[in-house]
Amino acid sequence: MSEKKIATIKDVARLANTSTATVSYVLNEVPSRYVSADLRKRVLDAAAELHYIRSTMASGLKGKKRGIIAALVPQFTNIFFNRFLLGVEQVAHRNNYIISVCNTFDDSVYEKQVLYNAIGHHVDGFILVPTEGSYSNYEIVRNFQVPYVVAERPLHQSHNYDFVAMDNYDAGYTATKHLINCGHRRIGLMTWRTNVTTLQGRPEGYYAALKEAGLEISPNLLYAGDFSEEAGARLTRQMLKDNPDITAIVYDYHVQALGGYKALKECGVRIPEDISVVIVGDPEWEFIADPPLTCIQLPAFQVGQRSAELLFDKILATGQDTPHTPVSETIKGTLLQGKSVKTLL
Amino acid sequence: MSEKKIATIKDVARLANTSTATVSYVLNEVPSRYVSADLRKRVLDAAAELHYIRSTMASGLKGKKRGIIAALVPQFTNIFFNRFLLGVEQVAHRNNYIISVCNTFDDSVYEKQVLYNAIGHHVDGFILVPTEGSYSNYEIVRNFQVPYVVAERPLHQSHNYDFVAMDNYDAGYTATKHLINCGHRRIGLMTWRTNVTTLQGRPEGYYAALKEAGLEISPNLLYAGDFSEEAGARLTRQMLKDNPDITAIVYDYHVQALGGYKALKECGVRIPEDISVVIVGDPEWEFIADPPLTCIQLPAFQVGQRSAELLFDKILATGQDTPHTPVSETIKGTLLQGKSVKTLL
DNA sequence: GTTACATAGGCAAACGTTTACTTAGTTTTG
DNA sequence: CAAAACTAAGTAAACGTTTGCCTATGTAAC
Repeated sequence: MSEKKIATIKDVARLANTSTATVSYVLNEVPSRYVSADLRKRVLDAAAELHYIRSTMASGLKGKKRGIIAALVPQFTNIFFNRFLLGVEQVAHRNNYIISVCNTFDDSVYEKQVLYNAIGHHVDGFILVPTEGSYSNYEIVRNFQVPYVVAERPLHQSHNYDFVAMDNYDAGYTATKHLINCGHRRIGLMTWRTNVTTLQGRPEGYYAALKEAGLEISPNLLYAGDFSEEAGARLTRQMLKDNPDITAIVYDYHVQALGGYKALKECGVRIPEDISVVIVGDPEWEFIADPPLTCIQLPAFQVGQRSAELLFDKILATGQDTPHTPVSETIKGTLLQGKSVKTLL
Repeated sequence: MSEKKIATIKDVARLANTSTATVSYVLNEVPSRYVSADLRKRVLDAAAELHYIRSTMASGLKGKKRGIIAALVPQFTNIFFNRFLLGVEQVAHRNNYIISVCNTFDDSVYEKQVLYNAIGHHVDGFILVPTEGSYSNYEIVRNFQVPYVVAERPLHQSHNYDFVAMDNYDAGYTATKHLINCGHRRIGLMTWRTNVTTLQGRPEGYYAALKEAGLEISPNLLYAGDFSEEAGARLTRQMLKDNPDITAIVYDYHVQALGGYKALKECGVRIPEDISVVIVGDPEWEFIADPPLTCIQLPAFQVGQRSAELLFDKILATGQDTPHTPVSETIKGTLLQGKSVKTLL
């Protein structure tokens, strides 16, 4: 009930009967500052008694680190970015940082607001998953020399930044290759029509696997549409109609696969007897589906972790001694076998 | 490349050839301050030219609002809290606030760290989803009079706080009632053995529905276990063995339902012909399951929204004019019909 | 018995804003 | 026409920390 105010360093100094300087030195454990055991104890006791908590914003004003990084992701209900953020959070926490999670909704106007807001908060660094138009938004981040790492989607206007992403090419390749290894020859692909360039790695991997196996690469087998269940269902029906001879489908996105799976069942197509299915992604329901889906597990958590690690390397690099050449890393996914692929003789 | 520093109000004042006071007044659009059109323009131009961004931490030092709230949730990979956070974010953004999302991992030690950290950042308010032992952790929040709203799980040591949660009792009741309406008489329940008191509303709702229908309430029909797929599977087998006569099962948690669904299929039980199933929760895969699950859609987004609205009511209530009696709200879920329930004659 | 260093701790100036005061000139009012 | 009221803008004191600089001992070295 008492109108208690949060204790300041002055209150602690007063109670410990010393100066704020000493309190600051004691609490920051500055080794070069001599403080007698007695006084140190008085300070510590006073701080404990008053429940003193350093004001990060006051100390931030003096050029100290703020202990906060911002992560901008396009959709935080997407399980992929969820796991990604979990990876970021783990590393942040290990460094005693908190993380401000911002959803950009894949909208660069919204993103810009969020970015300015965060800059105003003097965050120590950014983990950025770009959206279209991000490059110009990032100008302030570059100008103010706030450390940042770009994740998952590259900026095509520049190559001068650290980048971590999952290996989309490998994911597309592995999914397709698995079907080929199981004897499939006519394999359809359903993908998302997007401008996000890394994601184009998925169809590229598909092509590469086909080519390597000497299979015909037909544009008829490629279906691209919206990032929606509806598109997945509609295009699946279309694909079946256009290509009565296909034996397998690769779904590049779980959302489309969801619609596709339903459409296949509705058409009376049996999985995997009539059509085998592999999806890129591990949406959590891959094994509840009937039959359980063979899928490519994506390294979302690891991408988050690695991005954060790189960011902290930069944040904690005190001087700008080493000019730091930008790194670009990709992390591969893993094939998880379900029961949606039939082995052909 | 230039070692550009972020512009301060002084830089703007210098460029506009005026004082920092005027800049501050102009930029804050203080109506009581007279500024000539000419000077105002000079200030605005200077600010734009220098890409001035107000330092939230410096202005925060002067007792201004920080524009940041913290949301502490136990698990942010849980789809429920995801949607919940989306609701919080929506309201926060509408108020021009950013949100710091912190995962407590249902660990009160971790939670305490996060809480102290956030207090040090002088966040303007908290959305708190408690974990066990939270009450004492919240002491600093109470002491420092930082506004907060508790969501989803109540604190049983006090009643003096704002609280928003989904209606677990209603969810349990509605799920069970639906089965009863479809003619089921022997209905099993699988739930999570937890100390989170609100969650006990789910089994209570189940009991209430049975009682209302004059059905036998047998402890044999109640199976409680871990929050895991494995427990869901194991206990489902046990339930079937113990009660050969049951015709339906209510799963209180989607994670257990996942294991349960698999176990049912492995045992050769047909859904819904042999056993009908309703789950509490809408985990995103409810309709990919085979057959699609009848479920209770949880109002996660709305709970997040409402919590944030209450929080902003408190944050924005300038004076402490009205002493504010604590509110406690619950929001009901909705029945979503799948094909996992058979209507008995 | 100076000089030098190690130990111990206080003073006060930043950091970037906000805002209560102050100063002045220009209208309006009685 | 003097007093009041409005318009316009600058000064400087906070806010809570950090840290360079200073002072004052005690003790070891020359």
